Amino acid sequence: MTDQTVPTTAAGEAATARGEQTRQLILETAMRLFRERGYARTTMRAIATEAGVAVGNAYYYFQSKEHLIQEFYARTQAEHRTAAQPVLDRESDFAARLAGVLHAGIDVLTPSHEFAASFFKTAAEPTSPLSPFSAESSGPREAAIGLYAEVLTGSTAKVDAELRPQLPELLWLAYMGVVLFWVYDRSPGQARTRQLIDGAVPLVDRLVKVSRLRVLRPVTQQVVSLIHTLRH
Amino acid sequence: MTDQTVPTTAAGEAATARGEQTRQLILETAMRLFRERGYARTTMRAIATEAGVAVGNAYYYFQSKEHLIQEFYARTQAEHRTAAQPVLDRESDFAARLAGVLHAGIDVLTPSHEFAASFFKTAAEPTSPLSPFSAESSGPREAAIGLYAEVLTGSTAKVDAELRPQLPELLWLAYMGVVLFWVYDRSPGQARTRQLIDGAVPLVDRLVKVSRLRVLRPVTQQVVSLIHTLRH
DNA sequence: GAACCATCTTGAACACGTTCAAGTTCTGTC
DNA sequence: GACAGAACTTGAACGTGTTCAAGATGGTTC
Repeated sequence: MTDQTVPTTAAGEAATARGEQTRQLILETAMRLFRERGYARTTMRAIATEAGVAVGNAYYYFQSKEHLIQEFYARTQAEHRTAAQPVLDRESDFAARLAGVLHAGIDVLTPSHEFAASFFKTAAEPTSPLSPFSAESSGPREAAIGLYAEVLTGSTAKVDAELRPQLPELLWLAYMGVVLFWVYDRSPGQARTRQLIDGAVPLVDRLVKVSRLRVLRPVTQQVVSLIHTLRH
Repeated sequence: MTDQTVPTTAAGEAATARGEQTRQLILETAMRLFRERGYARTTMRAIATEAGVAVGNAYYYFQSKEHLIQEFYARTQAEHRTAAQPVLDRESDFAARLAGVLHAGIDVLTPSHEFAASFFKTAAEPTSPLSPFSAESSGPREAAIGLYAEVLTGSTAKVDAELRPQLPELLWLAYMGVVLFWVYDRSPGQARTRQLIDGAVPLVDRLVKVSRLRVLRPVTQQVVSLIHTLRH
């Protein structure tokens, strides 16, 4: 919904009203066909035909078939944020906030499970612009990490001072792990993923709270130091 | 009506002398070209030409280009096992065994880093036969899990009785995590991955040993129960 | 040897993602 | 209105993985 993103077309950067309309048309058609038939079974020719344009025209607006998915990321992230808002407003307990936000993320993803699984391979490639770790994905990624920062700041949880700054990114990583599990989850309605969240959140909660105990200080520091090392 | 289990097709277990020779030739050629040019830039036509056979012939022995990689798995796993043997013979401390085996795994993978990254996307797709979780990969997977069972059984570590049976698979999962990190690792010589291993192993060691403490019994049980739930 | 049949081999053909030189439409300027 | 250039659009053509009907090969049986 929010058109605040800077449009990056294949040819240039400037998006005029004329082109924007076609761009949106192609995008909507693509998203619809992806949902209907899956990613692999939707051909660029089909997208172009259904949208009533030439194949080459789709490539004028999108660098590749994969780049059509970039939009999916942005939308999903925005929806996740929206879906998480009530939880953030309502809950103050860390575990409740975390579980709520994680569930909201899966809620938003659920209608796209098949589609997501089929293009996941693309996102998984380290050099792909679609990788959640890539520079191109930094927008949605930063937004997502910000969401987990809110999970933390709005909660009453007391966290070890050294661990705290690292925690949002760690929680986002955990979310990536949940998404990874979800992609592979073949249980009906991805019920397992829900169980994973419900089972893992209390453990994370426990770990986070226990990080302040004097006895475990060395361990906490060990963890923080490892993170620092790995990050450079 | 009798055992007409014909099918040498690609599944390729019935190996007559005639066919096996061609199969090996194609395989060696493919592996060489993959290493030389990378996965994506090696075409099936190039493999066939270099091997001196027709394109279709390659497809007689291998279901797809991806399936050529299956062999890479099997070989890597076998090499891993071999490389890990000295460590298993020498060490009895759990942490030392685990670190040694993990490092051995990365040792074996190192020459293929570029190649591995380029086909990783393929392996990441849930429905791919190359997925480490797929039925087709069960051979190498079971072997790998067995390796981590040895890490445990040969060690002097005392582990919670309920956790113990789950541990080999968990350690293998951790190894998958390390490999995931390694694929994304752009540091020279993948030095970060080494740091990850050296940093994470003591933590795992600590966790495993601490699992027996009476105070933490509930947590351990919570973890074990979560694993059970997720596995069905 | 001849006939049979499973095994193996071939290469043209297909569908796909992608490119690009060539066209068309729009917008601003005089 | 005429012109220039940018923005947009086209569809044939390329290289790719993959398929398949047709043919070749070699062992087995009589």
